[in-house]
Amino acid sequence: MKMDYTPLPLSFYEQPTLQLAQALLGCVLIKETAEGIAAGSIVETEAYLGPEDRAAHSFGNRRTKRTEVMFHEPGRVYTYVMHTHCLVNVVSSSPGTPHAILIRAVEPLEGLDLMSERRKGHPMKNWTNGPGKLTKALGITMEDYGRFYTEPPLVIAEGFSPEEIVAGKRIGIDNTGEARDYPWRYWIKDNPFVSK
DNA sequence: CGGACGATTCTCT
DNA sequence: GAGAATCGTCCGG
Repeated sequence: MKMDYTPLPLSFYEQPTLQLAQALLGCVLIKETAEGIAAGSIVETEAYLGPEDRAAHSFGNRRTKRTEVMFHEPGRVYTYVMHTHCLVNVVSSSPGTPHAILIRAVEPLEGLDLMSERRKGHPMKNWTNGPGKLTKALGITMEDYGRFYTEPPLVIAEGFSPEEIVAGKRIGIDNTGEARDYPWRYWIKDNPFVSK
């Protein structure tokens, strides 16, 4: 089943970061590789609000080779390596304001055989229920750094409207003072592919 | 150039 | 729930 995915326009990314983080829920993340197409519905995101957010890589306008892309246009791809895993973000806010939204989980939608192969040895429920897992399942790598989500091979397209969105504390950032408690993690209620 | 440090995952117990 | 794996990036010397 080959679906037709029309990328969301760049204007979609020109909304406030916290709002965009919720708007992304239900959208489809698609990656094209030589092996074929793999796609999943976004079911969990986390917002990182740049200079004022102690938990963000770009806290204090920290500008390095890694964080550079966050200072550019919204709608770009921010990937980075954590331990041995690649994590993928959506750059948001205006150029000069380094905000980003981490995609924490997706629900497998297309290219299931491909994902199964890439996540061999794991049950389907564990293919994409974490930021490092979904990049492996979809084939997202550092090659995607700096690209736009409006053109292949990495695209975000319109999906469905979630029935209910829940907000809570972000995960894995316990040593960041007050930023630890900001409720900037969003997920689709009761979706089985949410990471926790 | 060496060392510390994760927005994680997996494998046990 | 704890601990190891494992590696690019960043910063100090």
